[in-house]
Amino acid sequence: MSAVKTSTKEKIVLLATELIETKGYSGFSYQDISDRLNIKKASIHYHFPAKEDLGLAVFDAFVQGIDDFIKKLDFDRMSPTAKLAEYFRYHAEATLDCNKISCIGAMTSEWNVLPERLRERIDKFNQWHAAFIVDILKEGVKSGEFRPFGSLEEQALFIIASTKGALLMARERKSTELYHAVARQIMGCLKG
Amino acid sequence: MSAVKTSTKEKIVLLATELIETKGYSGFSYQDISDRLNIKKASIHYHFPAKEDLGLAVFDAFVQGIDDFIKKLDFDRMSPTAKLAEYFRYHAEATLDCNKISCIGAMTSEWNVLPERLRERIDKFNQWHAAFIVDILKEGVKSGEFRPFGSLEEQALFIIASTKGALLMARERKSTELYHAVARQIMGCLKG
DNA sequence: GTCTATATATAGATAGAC
DNA sequence: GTCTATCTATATATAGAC
Repeated sequence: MSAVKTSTKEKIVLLATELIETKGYSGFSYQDISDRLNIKKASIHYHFPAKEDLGLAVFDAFVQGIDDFIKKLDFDRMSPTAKLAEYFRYHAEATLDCNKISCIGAMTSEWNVLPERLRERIDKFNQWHAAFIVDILKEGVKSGEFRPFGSLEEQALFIIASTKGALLMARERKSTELYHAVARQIMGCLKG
Repeated sequence: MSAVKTSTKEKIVLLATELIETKGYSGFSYQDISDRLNIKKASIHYHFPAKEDLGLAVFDAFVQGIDDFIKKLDFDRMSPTAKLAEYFRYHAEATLDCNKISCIGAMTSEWNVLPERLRERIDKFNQWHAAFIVDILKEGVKSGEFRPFGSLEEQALFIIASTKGALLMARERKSTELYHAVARQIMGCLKG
């Protein structure tokens, strides 16, 4: 872990991510960032000319973060149950301060007002996301850890939907526990 | 069914509901309404001085709509399974044009940027909502129709979360079928 | 790369005529 | 109850100095 300085550009993306996860894409402004980083709005526009550019950078960093998370875990050697547990643990981080939902959940919530390029990238991610869960389920059914119900594709969408909804409700109720309760329920359904 | 004229005030609430369910509370403006109803912004302010007032009216109408829906069904005589099926059918209406989520889901998605009075009312509704589902579950477990897993309170939150997430994803994917698939999954979990 | 200054559009809201 | 006109605040964005 080398002591790498965080550039202004990186700081902007990190803060914008937090703002999107708390207030939403249309809910945050360059002024919010300007205030908290003590830089002027024009400086943000230097790094990200349009808000859309910043939105895309935030989303790309989010996807990269997931990639890193998976790589760090030595995912391939884990059991399907352990993989799903990590999936839930990953999302749990958003609920720690009871003020955030996931980046993808926030953006999905604002679907109809998002710039087209952002929607395209979200669509692409969602395809990957569903396939990722289907793979885990396939493996788990094969090993006898999971009980299949309906198609695995449907089951995957169900898990993703429940997780998104749980994050929304946990933020609203200011309850990390609510999120964990729902995660337990999902796991319970899979285990039959 | 008498031919009752829809007042301007009612038209505003109906359209605002649709706008919130498609674009979100912060995503819609008085101008949107002005354009589509061919009235001036000032006229909307006459009926609803502040946007918050309109938001509250929309939410109250939403709650009233649920009340009417339940009353119309003769809910008390229905089986727990039928009650839940109606619950899913009620939410399915939002997905028909693949462009909406529920009013409560939309508002929950924007939790941190909502006016305080609206949040209070949402909180109150959510308490009722969870208790409503718990009652159905209790009855279903008693009759042997449902399989309990964890506490009934947790199971209720799980159903609510899944439904909210399913609506979000159905809007994004423009797929009514996605919503129904998730609803089937939930029912499958309950039936064991 | 950051600043000051400014442009332009839109949002929420009010005053007062009709 | 609806209109015209106007106000104020804020949002996104650009020009050009340092």
